[in-house]
This record gives sequence, C-alpha cells and structure tokens, in this order.
Amino acid sequence: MGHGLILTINWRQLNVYGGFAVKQDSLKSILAGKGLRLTRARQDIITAAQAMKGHFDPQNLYDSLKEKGSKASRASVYRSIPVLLEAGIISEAERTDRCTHYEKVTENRHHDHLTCLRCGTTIEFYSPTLEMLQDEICQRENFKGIRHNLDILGYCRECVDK
Amino acid sequence: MGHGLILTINWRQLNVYGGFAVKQDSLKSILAGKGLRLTRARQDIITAAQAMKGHFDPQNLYDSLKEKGSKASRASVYRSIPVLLEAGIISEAERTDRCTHYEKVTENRHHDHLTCLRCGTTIEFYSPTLEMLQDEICQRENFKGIRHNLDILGYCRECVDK
DNA sequence: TCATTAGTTGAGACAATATCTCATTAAAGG
DNA sequence: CCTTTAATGAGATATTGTCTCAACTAATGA
Repeated sequence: MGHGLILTINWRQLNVYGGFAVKQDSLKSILAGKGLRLTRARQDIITAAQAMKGHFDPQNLYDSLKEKGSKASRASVYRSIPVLLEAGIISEAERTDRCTHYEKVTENRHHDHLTCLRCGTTIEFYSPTLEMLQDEICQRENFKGIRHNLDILGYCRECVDK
Repeated sequence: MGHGLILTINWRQLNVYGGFAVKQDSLKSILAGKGLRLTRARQDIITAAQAMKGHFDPQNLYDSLKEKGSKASRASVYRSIPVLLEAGIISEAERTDRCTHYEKVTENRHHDHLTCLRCGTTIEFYSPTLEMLQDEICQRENFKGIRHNLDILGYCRECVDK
C-alpha cells in the first residue's frame, strides 16, 4: 500500500529533496503525459509544498505562497492538491474535524500517526506487519487498496498522567 | 482498543439496543457524575442518534430531529457530539473532506472501513490481529491508545475495472 | 513568428460546515 | 420555592471548500 502509483516512483527519482531544484523538463513531461501543464501557479505551489515543514493544511500552504509573493489563488491551491497527491509530492497526514492535513513526501517511507488528544503532538510510526495485514484484509474483501489513513488517538507519555 | 473508556462499558450495559428504551435514571446519574444534565435537547439528540441507520453526519442528525419535531438546535447537536462520543453512544465512522461521519454504537463490535474512491461504498471489517498489532505499537511508543480510525481507500469489486 | 486550441488561472461569489455570543431557560440541590 | 449554574436556541460569524467565468497562457503546428 502506501503511495502505490507508478508516477510516484518517477517523482521520487526526479526530485532531490535536500533543497535542490526539481528537474523542470522531466517534471513537465510527466505532467504532459497526463494532459497537464506546468504553469507558474503550479510551480509555485509545488515549490511551496516541498518547503513546508511538518503537517499543513490547504490554508497553510496558501499563506506560505502569499508570504513568498506568489500570485497563486486559493482556488488553485485546492485545485492542485489532488494533482500533488497523485504525483506523490504530498500525502495525507491526518483528517481533523476541520480539514485534511498533508505532509510532503520525502525520502521517508510511508508512515501512520499516533495523535495525542491533549497536546496534539503526533508521533510517526511505520509497521510493515500492519501494512501486510491491510493487504490481506483487502484481498479478503476483494478490494483494491490504494492508500490508507490510520490515526491512533490517545495520550502521549507526557500527557498520560495529567 | 476500540472504545476504551470505562464509561463506554457502563453505557453498553445500560442500553438495550433492540429498540428498547434507555434506562433514564442510570443515564442521568452517569451524566451527573460528569457534571452534565440530562436535558430535553440532550435526550432528543440521544434518541435520534440511536435511531439513525448507517453512517450520518451532524446535519443528518439535525434533520432527523426536526422531522421528529424536536426543538433542539443545530448548535446543540454540535455541542452534543463530543458528549455522545465520550459516552460511547456514537463513534466516528469516517472523515471526508467535508465533515466527519458517525455511526451509533450497537451490539456490533468496533470495526474499520474500506471506502471506495469511485462509488463511495463503505465495507466494514474487523481484524483482531490488527487491533492487537496497534496495541503493540502503542506500547512500543509509550502511548496510551484510546481509539483509532483506519480507513483504507481504494476500489471495490464493482468499480475496480471502470 | 503567429494563430489556434484547450488547459489553467485569479477573483470573488457561493455553499457548506462549524463555532461563538448572549439573553433566556431550566436542571439540581438545598 | 429559591439559588446556582449548566444548557439552550437563534442567529451572527468564522472557517473551509467549490464553482463560475472572463482573461490568460502553454503547447502545437503552420
């Protein structure tokens, strides 16, 4: 499971995550393969998303764009999110009552989250067994799993006694 | 994991889920123990929640109340949801981009969901192994798990080829 | 280079969802 | 009853997400 799409793998190879630039031409051709264009707004959004630290929601991303002086609109941010998801640039981190949070895809592999109900801290974890188990469940139910969200809510070490 | 709280267990014992009435006195005393009152609005909301079939969101619940002629306001519905959750009367079913969906807690044990990205169908499943695995993960991370949400997104049997 | 085509955009309207305010009501316990 | 205080309803407000549409621009081919 995890990120799954072939496109994801290409993106991962194309992007150098230490702060280096993305190879524009290759990026462009991948988008082209999907009938998409690498426009200014899309570039700005991709750059901003890759510069985000930790979890962020669409509004955070928009704010960050404004800070950098980009003209990209809120609508474009929302419109780009499915693209960024499918391209493997970002992934869903957690869904709150308010909105969905995302995080950039880095060299880290897929992971799930423990979220503290008191202080809001999130602890990332990855369990291969859990991933396999989910694949099994999907098979059993004749379901083609694409991705998943597992959020375990509770209390972290610091908050458990309070 | 699953529902976890002591209060939940009490509720489960108090409520007869086949359509019988909730024992008002016990219910009241439990609320009292938390400094809460069993008001008319709260009663209506609890009754309505228990009468809901399948998944529902706050608006569905409010609509249902109006159908039954209750005066309870939308604000009260939103205000009651955390209470109903903690009391184990409802549980979170899934979070969409728009809002959170809930379902009443019945004699069915806790389960997770497979959600089809195309037609929106949800398939419920329960895996004891998966539950145990999560407990292990929590232990490993020194985290006190209270509840969790696992939503596997993908394509169901009918939609996988389309 | 220029013209055509079609995907994309920004702005703001709009819709949907959630929270807040506050005067009023009504439980609970004397 | 009376007091105290949680809870309420109504509507204002804030937040979040989608939609429309004229203008723009990337891609393509002449």
